[in-house]
Amino acid sequence: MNNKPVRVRIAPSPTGDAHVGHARTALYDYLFARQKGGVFVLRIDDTDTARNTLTSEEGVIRGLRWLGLNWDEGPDVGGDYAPYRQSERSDTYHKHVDLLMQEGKAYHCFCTPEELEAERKAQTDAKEDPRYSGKCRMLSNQEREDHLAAGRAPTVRLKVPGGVVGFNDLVRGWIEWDTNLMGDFIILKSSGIPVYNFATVIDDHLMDISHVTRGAEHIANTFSQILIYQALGWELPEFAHFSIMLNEDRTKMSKRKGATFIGQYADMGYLPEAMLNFLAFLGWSPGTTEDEIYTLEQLISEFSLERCTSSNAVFDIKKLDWINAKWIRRLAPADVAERMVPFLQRAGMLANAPDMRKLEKIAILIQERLHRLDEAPALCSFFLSDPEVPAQELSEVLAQVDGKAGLTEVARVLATVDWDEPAIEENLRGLQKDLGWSTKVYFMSLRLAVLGSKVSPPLFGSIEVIGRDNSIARINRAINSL
RNA sequence: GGCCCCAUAGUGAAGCGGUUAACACACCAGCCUUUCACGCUGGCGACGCGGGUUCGAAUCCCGCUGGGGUCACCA
Repeated sequence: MNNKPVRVRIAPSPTGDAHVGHARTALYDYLFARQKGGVFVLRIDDTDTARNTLTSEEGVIRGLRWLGLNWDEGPDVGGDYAPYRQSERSDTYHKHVDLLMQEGKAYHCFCTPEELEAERKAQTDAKEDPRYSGKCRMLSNQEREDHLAAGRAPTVRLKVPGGVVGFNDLVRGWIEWDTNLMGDFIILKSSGIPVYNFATVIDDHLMDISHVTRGAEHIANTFSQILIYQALGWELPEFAHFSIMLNEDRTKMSKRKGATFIGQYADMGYLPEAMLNFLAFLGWSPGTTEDEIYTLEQLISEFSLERCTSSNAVFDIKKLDWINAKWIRRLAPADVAERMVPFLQRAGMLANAPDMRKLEKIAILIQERLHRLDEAPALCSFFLSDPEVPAQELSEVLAQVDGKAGLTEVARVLATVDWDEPAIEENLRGLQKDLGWSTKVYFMSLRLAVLGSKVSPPLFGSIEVIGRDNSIARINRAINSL
């Protein structure tokens, strides 16, 4: 472990929305940085000019912001190490490429993609490991001049010295690799843009990143990167590679199989608090706990790289649902009401200026039956508009009693009762006694008449929210259906 | 295919040489209850296989099997 101040970074490439894998890595970075009093930086690794778009950078940022993981430095907030977009740092990369060239640690390669492809194919056919032969390493000055004069744009390759390189991964321990197995690799594309592995090393070093943390798919890259650190004579940062998140069928998470972008989870009605909580426990554990509902603050104080798991983890959406439901129940009703608004509006159930007072009352009633916010429209519908009268079910429930007479009494009671839940309950229960109906028949018929369903939130509170006139009107409609 | 990583119930995950192998989600049952939900109680269910090492292996070593990752002028 080094003693440098903690600086960690999340370095997404802006080739899409924010992936849940990125989100978890970002979360772990954030927790680690906050716990150590360090700095969390966002860097955009946009060296793939063919795939990058500005809108996808915005998508990544939006996703991470939604989660509430705020970075201290980044392209949108600035910082002492700016710029934070690799596409804006090419001078820096070129300077280091030139240095390596001057020291004879890197060289121009004029092989075309076609030649390289052919070379690879020949090697594969011969059952050899495909790797660059290093033939441009031997080019004479004259040959090099000729190629340049002919207008061929070279790539730059690093001379791989060979031998075993290794590093101590903070979550998996010592890992090593025989670099004789890899050929000289490209650090600068013929377009003049550095390759990911190169730009990453330069930036991580220059930005004083103390801990390089990322998904396990980067383990193989680490060896190439170490070679670059060594060629430049730089000290290595700490490395930590987190497990990979898998689909239920144990394949890597992909768009094809369920949601992979955090924007999709937002749209499905998951809370950022729940998402963070869930992600934290997917690949990390505090040890023994019976209660896995953790706030960000709790996570910050308990997180540790040492307790991160090295085996891959299946993304279990059922558990996410449970955590989400727990979090919804934790919120203040007014907060739930706020968060339901976009979902209700999307369902066309709300005016532009919603009655928040009423929504809050509804929230109190449905809060503990909500697993995701996108279930709100279904659970709210009978509060916001009149349901169909379930005539068939109603008459079945009332088969043994005089339904018309009874419901008429109900309407009469409701017409005069003080309009609050306790009073409604008291008077309605009193009427049940007078009527002599069984509890089941009485409440079920009321539920059907006023709410239009056998399944609903608590009856008296619901009646209160629906209002006197409306409740009576619904009962009258029910009577008429009999 | 080469190399690397990983391997405890369906899922997440404790465990670091001696435990009746935790806990959480899911599932099942019961309780609570005017429905649903919440909550509570209980239950089902695991150390991939084979060799070692050891008085003693889920724990250490080796092999196998399985899964994943990676072998680009992608990141």
